[in-house]
Amino acid sequence: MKDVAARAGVGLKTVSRVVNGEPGVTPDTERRVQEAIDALGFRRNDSARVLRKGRTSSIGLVLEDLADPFYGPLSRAVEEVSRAHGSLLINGSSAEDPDREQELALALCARRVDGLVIIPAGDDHRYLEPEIRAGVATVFVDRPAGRIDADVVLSDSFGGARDGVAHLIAHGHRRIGFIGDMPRIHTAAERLRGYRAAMEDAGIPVEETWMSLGVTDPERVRRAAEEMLSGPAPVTAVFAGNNRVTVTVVRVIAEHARRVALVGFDDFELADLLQPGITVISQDPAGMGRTAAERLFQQLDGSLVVPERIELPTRLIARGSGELPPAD
Amino acid sequence: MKDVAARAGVGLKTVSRVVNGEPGVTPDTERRVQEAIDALGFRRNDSARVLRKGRTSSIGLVLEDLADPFYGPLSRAVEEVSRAHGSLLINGSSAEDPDREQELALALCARRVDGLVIIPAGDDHRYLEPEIRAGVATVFVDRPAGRIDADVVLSDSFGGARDGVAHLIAHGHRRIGFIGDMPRIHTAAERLRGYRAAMEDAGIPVEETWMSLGVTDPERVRRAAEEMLSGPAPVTAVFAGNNRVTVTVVRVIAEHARRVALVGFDDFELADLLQPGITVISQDPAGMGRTAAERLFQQLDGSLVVPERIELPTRLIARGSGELPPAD
DNA sequence: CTGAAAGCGCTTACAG
DNA sequence: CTGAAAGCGCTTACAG
Repeated sequence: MKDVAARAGVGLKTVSRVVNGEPGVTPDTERRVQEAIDALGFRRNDSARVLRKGRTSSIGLVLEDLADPFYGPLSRAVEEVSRAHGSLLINGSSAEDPDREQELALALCARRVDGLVIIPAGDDHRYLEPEIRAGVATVFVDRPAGRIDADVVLSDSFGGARDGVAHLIAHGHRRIGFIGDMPRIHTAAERLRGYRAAMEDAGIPVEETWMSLGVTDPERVRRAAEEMLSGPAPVTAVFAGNNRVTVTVVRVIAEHARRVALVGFDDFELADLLQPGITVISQDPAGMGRTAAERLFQQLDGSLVVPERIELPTRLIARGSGELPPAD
Repeated sequence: MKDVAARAGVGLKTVSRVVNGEPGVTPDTERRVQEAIDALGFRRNDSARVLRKGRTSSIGLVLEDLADPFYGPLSRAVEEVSRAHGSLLINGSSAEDPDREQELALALCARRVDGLVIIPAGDDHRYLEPEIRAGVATVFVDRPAGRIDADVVLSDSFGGARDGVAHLIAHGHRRIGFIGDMPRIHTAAERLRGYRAAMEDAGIPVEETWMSLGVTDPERVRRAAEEMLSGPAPVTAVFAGNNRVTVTVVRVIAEHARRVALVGFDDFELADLLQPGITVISQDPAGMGRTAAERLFQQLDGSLVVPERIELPTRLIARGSGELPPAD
């Protein structure tokens, strides 16, 4: 910038004005500065700008896995809102590891992102308190924050699971299995609670062997499903706690001779093309991302004061697999 | 930092040493500094650090659509390599718009990312020349750079498409349709070339009505597929140019009475569970992302000199839909 | 309409 | 082992 000023024969401030399109420069001066910029291949260094201005015009997104299709529409929605506000998106995956979540979130804060959208892996977010106090806007999505008071945007996991299980009960099932994620994950716990509520509402006592919680990798889910589907009194229907579980259960059922009903939490592409189509409880990941990002920028505007908990409704989409009658 | 130094009764440099874990500080001094840091809630400002050091330890990823499942594993692979090198990932979508690609890439450069991984939307990247000259490492993925010499990591689109079409020919088809993306997209053009090559190798003259190129939104693809499948001499097989096309074609075929063979470029989840399973030409998106990111960091090391073009092989996975005989 | 001075919060190079 | 000075590349506040 100094070189540009020297070459154009003007002061530093004038170059700054031209670069930022500020008014108050004669067309002639502007032309001279522009020529110097082009000749020298000058590119403004935003780091210096940030240092002076305070705002970085960037926000951070911490999610669980960049490659999980559930987070695709969510990330895109956050990106779109961010773009509309002139901000860039920095993101990374926690891989469901609380330490890695913290490391990432703090690294983003050290870069002075203006705000943070977090899909939390851990359940203690007090490490963010100094950052929030220092003015970093923060919104949690999909799961609530732990031990701090913060904005959070959730799906109605409890209600969705209850509706899905009630749907199976309405179609005649009584022995219904539940396969979900690790119980320390809020959504997994809520969906299990929904399952229990629906069973209790129908007066069906739940057997321990009908419930399986744990990591949702294919091997474990497959084992869990096969156990529930064997023995003297196998389940006649399964409620799958998320999209990854559903896909694995579909595979297991396809290999089975007996018909098994299935309702899965989360919609997924091609669910309607399988035979039968898969009945799901669908969430609105794009809506969650949009809502979260909008709240983030409202916090940044200063128009938001009290942290809120926003819960988006779920919707049951019947496609066949959830309407199968019990095999026996 | 000044406040911390004052409170601990030490110089600025000593605080800097403690914050960065540099050697040469007595345990006692270190403790005093640490106490001052905690008491004041000090958080280092990386913007200032960047300004001095030159490197930002962040890289940019410009892709087409954050929500496209094809880019999920690619993004994750880039993130993993980036993380292994201590860098953060900033990313955004071009939405297949060359102007938006340029805007994003230049915004990332203004933030002084150390390097850029780009899935290009445009075909003229001369706008990056000053940045590359200034030391920004650059690798293109999935499609080559336009009008500049740069590292690029591709799949063998030509060979993959040729193999897929040859597979259909080997199963008795002669009237084979091709539905692909806009011809200005390199991969789309290459796949069409592969289609033509396979047909020519088999001595089958191609009719204009068998080929349809354009945006791959469901409406257009559906219309194209329906046209090819109707009339007096409909195609008996379709080669789909990418995952989005394949999914739509699967839907159209499912509504048709006549059997239609199908091979799609790109593998996708559940392709094996459809009936019949979908035969695909599979790429290795994670491998592409990893290779690209590794080359980026090699450029940053200075261990790379000449831009290279790396082509990863594709693989045909037969699952049923590509082995159906012609309906007539 | 234009510019000189001070400062954002760090690190580098140097001296003690 | 420790620190004072200079500087990274901008913007802010002010004066002319």
